[in-house]
Amino acid sequence: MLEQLQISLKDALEKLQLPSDNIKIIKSNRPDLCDYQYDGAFKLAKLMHKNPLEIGESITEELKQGPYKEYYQNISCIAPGFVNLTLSNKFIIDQIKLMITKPKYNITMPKKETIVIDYGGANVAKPLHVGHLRPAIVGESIKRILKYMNQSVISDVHLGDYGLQMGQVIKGLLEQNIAISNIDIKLLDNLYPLMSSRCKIDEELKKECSMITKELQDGNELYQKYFQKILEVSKKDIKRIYDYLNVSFDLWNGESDSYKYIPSLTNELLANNLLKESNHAMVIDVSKDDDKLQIPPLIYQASNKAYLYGTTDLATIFARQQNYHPNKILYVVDMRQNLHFTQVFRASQKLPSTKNIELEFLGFGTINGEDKKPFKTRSGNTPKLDALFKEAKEIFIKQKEENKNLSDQDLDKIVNAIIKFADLINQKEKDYIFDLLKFSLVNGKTGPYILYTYLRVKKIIPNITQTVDNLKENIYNEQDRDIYIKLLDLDNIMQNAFLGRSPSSIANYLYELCVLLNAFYEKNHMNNLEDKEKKVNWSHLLNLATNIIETLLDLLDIQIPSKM
RNA sequence: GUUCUAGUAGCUCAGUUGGAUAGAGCGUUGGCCUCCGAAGCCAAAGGUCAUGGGUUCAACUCCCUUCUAGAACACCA
Repeated sequence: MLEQLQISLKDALEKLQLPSDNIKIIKSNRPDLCDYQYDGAFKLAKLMHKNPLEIGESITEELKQGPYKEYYQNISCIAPGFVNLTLSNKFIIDQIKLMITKPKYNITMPKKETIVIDYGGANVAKPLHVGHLRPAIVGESIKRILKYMNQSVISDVHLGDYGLQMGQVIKGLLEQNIAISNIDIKLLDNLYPLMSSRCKIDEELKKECSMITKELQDGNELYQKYFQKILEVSKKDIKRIYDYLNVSFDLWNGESDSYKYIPSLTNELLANNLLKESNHAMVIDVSKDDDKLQIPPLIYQASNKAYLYGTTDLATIFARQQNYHPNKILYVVDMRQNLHFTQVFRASQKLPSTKNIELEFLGFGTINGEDKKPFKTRSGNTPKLDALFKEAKEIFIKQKEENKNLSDQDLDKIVNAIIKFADLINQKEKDYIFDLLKFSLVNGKTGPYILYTYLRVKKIIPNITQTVDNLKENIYNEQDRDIYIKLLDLDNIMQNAFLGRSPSSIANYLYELCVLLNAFYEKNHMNNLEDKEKKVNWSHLLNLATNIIETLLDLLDIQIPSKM
């Protein structure tokens, strides 16, 4: 839609013999004056050594007489040189017709690419807690946005399954003489924190665990048996949580799956003279001359010959190249891993077979408590996800008497909406404060508010009996006009969400659209509408708006309950 | 210590390549149900955009100072 406005402006600029490349039209920040604005007159004025008001006025005049004049109801230039554009009813309704009839609301689709997206990243043998919420929610949403925008997407959970924690847990199991068949999730949940804290104070124990990890990697049969069982038990639990969140993956690979690629990766590294020894470890130098901060080398093989996470991450890129030939690989991971991925990415770019893959680090912020430190329960523990879901459900039920009658299915969808919307409304890069009470409210920028609005509006849409050809070029008041203008902005929002890998722009748009729909609901009545033309127009308008809400909620991986 | 990120209303946050009067939500105050869901809507109050300088016709936005907070900084992931 913006493109058409740009074309109209380009035409005017060309006729005035002014430079007409890179035309920027933005949504007005003075909605009382106009829908869109063009601020280029200032730069043109400087370039041409003229008065900006003069330039602005000549553009305005040209637009008013040009071939695209019917796009606009009003074009004006206001001192010191802003060009204000107000869309005509005809243009608005024409665009709306296209949104209704063309696939995917006539959104412009980018070039198709093969993209691997790596998110989730749960660690095997470590209990899932609130910290695992973001990579799952943000990653799933970005995946859905990419798919919607026509990309060929492969999602991989990339489990952390071959690191030191495996050695620690196996050591603990051996110490306590636990039979492989007796390993269950409860045991693992308790064992990992115990071993981890013991290793922090006991150097000898840590060394031992590290050796077990190394031998596991080398194929020690007993350790492999333990590993397989731990993987099985842990995966089952991780899957259960992801199922509840409706998060799914094409690949359930882990660090261990990259292991078989290490020999050929090593060969390529050696052939290109990229590996060197440093303090008995094998490292890849990734520093650059203009680094402000010294970037340490990527440790490829530790001095005890064990492979570390940099190795498996590099081997995973290598493996993905061989199996899927991706154009891009996206990593939805904790912001704090920034340096690590800088090292891995640089190493990958030195490698002939992977250097052409574009690697994107999509770091997300921490979920904090009210004290702005990583979220903990009152007793000081990191809360488990099961408990969190249960709490959200209870808080929501308490808000209204009738909520007790909601089905479990609907309640689970609402819990998902509460948690996901609260997360996704924030920019993924930033930390946010976890406050279930606030997230569960039905007013404000919350999931329940969106769901409520949707269900409320959905009920007043009459059956649509007339096609879009019967839409009149008529806009009736401020409320329906506001909604039309908001809907026309969808394309722009989707481009931002896609290019910026930014679910938050969709979440914010959803909220703004819902506010407008509630205002419409309040001031207009769909029942007993005398004016038949108005009824047709509004039916289509509300139908389009609710369809868009459905689509966008799906992109945020939020499902709609049957009632609430 | 070095590097990076952040500091906007009482609280939580938008403000994406510099544009007009810095916007929302929560909270506070006051209004609106004999018509489709009041879990809603409308309105008001609330700001030295951390600080001091600079660049520009124009700075919350770009550059530099200082202060404050958080994060990362070679064998854990």
